[in-house]
Amino acid sequence: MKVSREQAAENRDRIVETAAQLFRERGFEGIGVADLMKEAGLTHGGFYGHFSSKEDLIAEASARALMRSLALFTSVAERGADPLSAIASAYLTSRHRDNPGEGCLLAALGSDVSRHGPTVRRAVTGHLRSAVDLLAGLVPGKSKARRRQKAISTYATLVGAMVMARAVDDRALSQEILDAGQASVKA
Amino acid sequence: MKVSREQAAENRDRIVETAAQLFRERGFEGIGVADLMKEAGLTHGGFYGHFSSKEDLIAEASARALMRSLALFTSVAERGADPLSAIASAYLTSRHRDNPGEGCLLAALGSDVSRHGPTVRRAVTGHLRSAVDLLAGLVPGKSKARRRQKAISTYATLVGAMVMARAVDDRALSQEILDAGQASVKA
DNA sequence: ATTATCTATAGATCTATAGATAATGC
DNA sequence: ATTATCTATAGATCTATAGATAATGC
Repeated sequence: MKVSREQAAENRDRIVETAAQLFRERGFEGIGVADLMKEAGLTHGGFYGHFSSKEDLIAEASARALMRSLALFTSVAERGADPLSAIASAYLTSRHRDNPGEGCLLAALGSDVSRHGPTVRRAVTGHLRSAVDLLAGLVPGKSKARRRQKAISTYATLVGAMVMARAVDDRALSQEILDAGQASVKA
Repeated sequence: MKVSREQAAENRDRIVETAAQLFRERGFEGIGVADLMKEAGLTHGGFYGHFSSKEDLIAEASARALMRSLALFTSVAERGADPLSAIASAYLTSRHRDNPGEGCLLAALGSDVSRHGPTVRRAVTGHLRSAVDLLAGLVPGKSKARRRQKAISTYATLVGAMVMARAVDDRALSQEILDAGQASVKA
């Protein structure tokens, strides 16, 4: 039942990808190691050959999801004439709202992160620093401090609006929240 | 071991209060029924005389936490000359950040709410409607639609900034996030 | 007599480990 | 020979229930 070294690396990678999606969909506590391995096409026991603990995987899967988000931010920003508007338009969509498994980790698991281990939190901290640096370079503003401040508050608005749009049980209100977030960033 | 009807009502109330705090501190999945009852000074089995399920308590505890927040918003808004600034100042503090158990449910459990039952989500929806109505009445703005939009995006900024400030592993960055959120609301 | 609470436990689930198995890589 | 994966299971924990207990409220 052994596989090639290359295949093993692929398997490991698939576990991380599967976890990155399922954690965002169901929460860190919403899926167990056994189910996760089954979704990745492997058996329960094999997990601990790749990771030392579930927390270890949580950290790695989170880091990967965050890296993807940053890459997407960069590519979206490069596209349009007004980068911040472009990011807000891409972020605050019903598609993103309805597919948390492929979306922003902060919106999907933000409040859970603060209750988890130092490795996840370090990954989030690193991501936020990079994202703020990126956005601060795109925002118009008098001083560097002002641009950083605008970058941070913009990101906060996006995350907060997505959390609220997902929490709400009413499609019209949910859409109103997405629209209000976009309008505020573009104002 | 029976207690008076009045005492039983008090016990039930204490379970809800304890849950409202512990859920916000540790997450809905972070504390079990047994530990929760112990914290409330009762035994595990007694729980199901008061509630039909843990989900039932989650809904009731969430509704209570949200009601408290709305009351606080109202009282803070009445205090100052600039109500929105007053709310931002009261919300985005290190004290709030470091005490999620007594703070905003959306910041503490926002991303978990979307993964839970219809009763919790209905409570959040009702709260958001009330909070937006309240804030929209306090915001300056040309049209009613503009004031609503500003109310929603302001609340989103507060929630997002608190989630980010708590997720981050660095005190300076965390403080910078709180400050940026405040500056943005007050601008 | 009713009922709020207690003790005890069923049944499910979860993380992690031990040891067997079989294919790779030297 | 090494090692990636598998089967099986230990040990802990979690929700919910059953039945006993003892104090209230008629």
